[in-house]
Amino acid sequence: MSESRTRRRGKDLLDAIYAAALAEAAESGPGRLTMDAIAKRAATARTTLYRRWSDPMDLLLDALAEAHPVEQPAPGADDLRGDLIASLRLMVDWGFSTAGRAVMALLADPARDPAIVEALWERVFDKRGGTFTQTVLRHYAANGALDPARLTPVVLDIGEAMVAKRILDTGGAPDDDYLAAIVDQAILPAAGVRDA
Amino acid sequence: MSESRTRRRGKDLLDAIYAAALAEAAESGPGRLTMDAIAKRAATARTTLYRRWSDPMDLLLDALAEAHPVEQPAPGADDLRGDLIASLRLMVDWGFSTAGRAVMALLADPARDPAIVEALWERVFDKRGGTFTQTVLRHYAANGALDPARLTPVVLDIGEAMVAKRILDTGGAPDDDYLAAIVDQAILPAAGVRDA
DNA sequence: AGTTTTAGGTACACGACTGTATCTAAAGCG
DNA sequence: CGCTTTAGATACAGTCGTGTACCTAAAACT
Repeated sequence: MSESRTRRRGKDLLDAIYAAALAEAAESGPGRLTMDAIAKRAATARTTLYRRWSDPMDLLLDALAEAHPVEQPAPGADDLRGDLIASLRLMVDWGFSTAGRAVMALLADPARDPAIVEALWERVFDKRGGTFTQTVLRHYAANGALDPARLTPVVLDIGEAMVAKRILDTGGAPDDDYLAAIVDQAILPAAGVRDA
Repeated sequence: MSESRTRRRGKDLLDAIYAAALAEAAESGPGRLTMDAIAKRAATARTTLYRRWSDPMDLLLDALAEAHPVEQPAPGADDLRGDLIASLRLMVDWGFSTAGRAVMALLADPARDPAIVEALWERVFDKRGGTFTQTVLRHYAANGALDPARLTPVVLDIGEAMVAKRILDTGGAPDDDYLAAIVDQAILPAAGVRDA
């Protein structure tokens, strides 16, 4: 490892380790996550990892807790459709970030521990005011532009579900046309907005 | 292994191996899939596996190709809503079968090979006449009960997306109430059916 | 400066999985 | 029945990850 002159410590070191853990999880999935690979990627000794964490999953959860939180959609003046598309775009961007891909790999792991999944939701999503389109839809319902009775859990989740499935199917990020189609053809009709 | 009196051969043996591969993939995910575990579960020698397949993924793909095909929704007389719910129920049942969980684990694997995913779609889904709700919606559109113009790719995929996300979120099978909510609150409005 | 903390590095024994070689005997054929 | 095919079993060397022990020296504090 050639022991360069400086030796990282504290936050610098932690950040490097967390970044390595997220990258490994995002690339390999939780099934192939190893202390060894994280240590190599972070250019530190395995010993250093074992001093703080007992296994790769333990480490990964800490890394996710420290990761940048998901950006909040900021509903604008009077553009429900545009704000919905923008909130889905936020979701797509997050989903393709290192942390996002690590989370999705975790959620889809057949060997996942329910307790871990729950902890994850608390740390990553519950900090924010709900999910992506949910924030926007609630905003316009509060303004009277939407019927609050239509905003059931199912309706609030349509956008997220469609984007997640699309990513699962194609493996790539949906473009704006597709996001607009989701909004126009699925979310708005379900929310009771009459279209042309 | 105690070498019981009889020795399996041909189809019997293959079936046992395929079942073991699917079970392993469904439980552990593709990342943790090993020749060793498959051989142990099928109660055969690793040697036997290496005679036919070069690695666990190769074996798994053959196993999926041989797996029972997904059941077809059979749209009935005149019950669009009921048929949609039934088709989603079919999807849920399939998703919790061994083969279904193996496929989902494959699709969600961050290290997945796009070529493998494509081969999978051809083998598992393209044999059938489209996806679950799609079959039903097309049937009623052909009968004039639905406007064919509303049946865009997005609309045809709403049910599948909602069910997939629900399974991902909760890890459990949605009950009929939830499936009905998906149909009433998401699919039917998007398909242009006026509700009460 | 001296002292404490802790990262970097080496080494080791252990287990899991790999891929191949080799032998045996059961299954299925004529 | 004799012959061919092939499943079952064992063995082995090699690789990779684990978890621990141990030493060293850099970083940070007094």
